[in-house]
Amino acid sequence: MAAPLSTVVDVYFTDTKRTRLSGSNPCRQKGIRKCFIHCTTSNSTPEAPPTPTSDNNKKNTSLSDQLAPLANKTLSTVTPDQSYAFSNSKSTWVNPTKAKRTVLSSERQKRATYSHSPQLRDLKRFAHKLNECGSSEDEFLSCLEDITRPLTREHVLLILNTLKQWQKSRLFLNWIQTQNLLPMETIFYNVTMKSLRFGKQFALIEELAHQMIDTGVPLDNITYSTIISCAKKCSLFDKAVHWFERMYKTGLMPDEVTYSAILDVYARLGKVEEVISLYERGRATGWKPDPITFSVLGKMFGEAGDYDGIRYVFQEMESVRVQPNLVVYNTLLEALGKAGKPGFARGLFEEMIESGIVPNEKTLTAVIKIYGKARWSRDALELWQRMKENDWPMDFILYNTLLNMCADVGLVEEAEILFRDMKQSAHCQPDSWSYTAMLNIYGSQGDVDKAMKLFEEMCKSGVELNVMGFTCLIQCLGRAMEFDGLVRVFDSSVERGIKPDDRLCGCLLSVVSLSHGSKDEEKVLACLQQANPKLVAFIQLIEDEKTSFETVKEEFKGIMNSAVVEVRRPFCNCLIDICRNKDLLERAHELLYLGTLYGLYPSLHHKTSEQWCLDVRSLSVGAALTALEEWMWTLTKIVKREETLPELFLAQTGTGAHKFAQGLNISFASHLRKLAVPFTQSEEKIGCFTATREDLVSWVQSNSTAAATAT
DNA sequence: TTAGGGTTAG
Repeated sequence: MAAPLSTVVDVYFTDTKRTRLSGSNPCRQKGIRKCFIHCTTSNSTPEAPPTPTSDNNKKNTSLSDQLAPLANKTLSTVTPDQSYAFSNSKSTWVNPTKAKRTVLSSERQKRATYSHSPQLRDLKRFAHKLNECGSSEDEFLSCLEDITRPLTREHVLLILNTLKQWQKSRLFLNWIQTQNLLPMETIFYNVTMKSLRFGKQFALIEELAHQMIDTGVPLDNITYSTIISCAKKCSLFDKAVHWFERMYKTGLMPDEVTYSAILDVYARLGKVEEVISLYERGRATGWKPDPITFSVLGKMFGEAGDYDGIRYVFQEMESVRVQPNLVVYNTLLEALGKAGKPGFARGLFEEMIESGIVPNEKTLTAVIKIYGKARWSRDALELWQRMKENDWPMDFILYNTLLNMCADVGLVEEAEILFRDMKQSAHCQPDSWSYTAMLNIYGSQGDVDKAMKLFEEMCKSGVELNVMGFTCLIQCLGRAMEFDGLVRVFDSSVERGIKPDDRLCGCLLSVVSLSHGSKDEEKVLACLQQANPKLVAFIQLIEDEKTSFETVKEEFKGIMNSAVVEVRRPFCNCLIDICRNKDLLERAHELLYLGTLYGLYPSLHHKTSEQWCLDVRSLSVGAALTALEEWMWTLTKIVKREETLPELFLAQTGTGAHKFAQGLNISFASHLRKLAVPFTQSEEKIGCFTATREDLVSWVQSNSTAAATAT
């Protein structure tokens, strides 16, 4: 098993001074400065606040938070040139007079130049023949009998480079070895390993590496980077770390290629601290990272949703004067999207175009996706227009992303045009993703006819419907209250061997909440029973008024823990709706409390000294009304205790642009009237309800007076 | 794939 990372860090790197974020230079380069200004001044999208669950906490921890313990330990007066420092609790003191320890070679490993001479035409033909012959050992070895002799190093390399199947590369390497015609060289292994990597044969690569060690053939940077990248390709990250450690132990210094490969390994493991540490150690000893490194860092911070980290990448690129290339732009755009910064992503995209870089399919996919998720239909449509005008490249993923964007922002006609375009195209025929996107659109609209027609079309055209397609179809039928059709579709999914996932269960659960305790509810519950019996048992448990809060809490935890993160809030929303439909108000409040307790509603309340806001945009109608009642009780208590209150109170329901939030503002407004609370619809902003402190205080006081009079 | 590292879909 691989040693824990701290061992690597402590054994091989003793100079651990960290200067990141403390010494960022003012922006100098034009392009980066521009983006950086965007990033610091025009942010209209608030960062997603960290949620209290341990998983999310880890995921969303910002860079400055991660570095806080370190920053506390680092003396602020120490300049970067002083070489005493420590990184964490396992710090190692270094002699201040000793030079910084190098962690990577300043030069990339040189490749021996070799070229195949024109006289080798016959050998080339022979190599192609080897490529064509059967790949069984017997067939291949019998073909090899016709090989030119004497065999030279050049011949071996030409053949190895020509062989396309990894099985043959391996057989050929073995053959050279057993023939004992010429000394085995590192390059023979490297070329073979590359072929094996293409076939994702990590075990065989490792076998070759051990053979090299046993027979004394030196492993070089190319060998190690190939081993590491193959391990990565096979998701064997511990193996990648193991070989990286071994490299240092044997005294070989990685060059920048191996170094960035291992940075990517740690990044994919989510070991952000280690990546930063390795990166900074490299930087401290004079390494100038290249665009590939910044792409690795950008992707890592994007995955972590860490906007501070993304800014750090911009600052570092500026500081080492590296201009982003197309891949770096693509990675950073994607990262900004994941960090919930559509405005910055738009700024960066425009900056990229201005700098003269032509976007590719990946760029456009990233940006369209961001606009869709942000529900920026105008920007998305404008971009689509520009794509057509500029003849920017399209592929089927981009087509499907455009369709998903249409689903996100509710552009039905535009989606239908795109879908027709795809059917007429030569290379972008609709696949299961495209059909699912269309089903999603019709599902959100509740257009049963079109959805079912599409379903039939799919069956005829042989496009496989997956669990998500069935989920959309079930959602569509549920919204249209066509419960018998829903049961038929569910049964058909079971017959086809579709395994229901948490999203499908969430969809069935939402249909249960829509069926309002009618006879049809039983039909839907029977489907849910097959898909997730525990969830049905939980519904029965919460519907029983005798069930204690402690029991509900325990079972709630179990249900949520076994569900994927994305469905936890929808689950909770639906469960609250189900309780409210059955007048189980107290239970609805308990569930909202538990949802808040376990971090499912992280952005429900925002407080500043000027205003307090209740943001119910990610809540179902039932959950939103429950949250409103809860808020009013709390505010009443605060008023009665005469505690400090802000000037303004705000309740946000959104405008219903989100397909799941339609009608929320109407139901919310009606509930405000029912409770007779002093909130009024804001004139400037639809979906915003406001009340002043005076309104609220006098409402509480008049309620108290009324209550006192009644008693 | 022509000896090694980075970017696209619910």
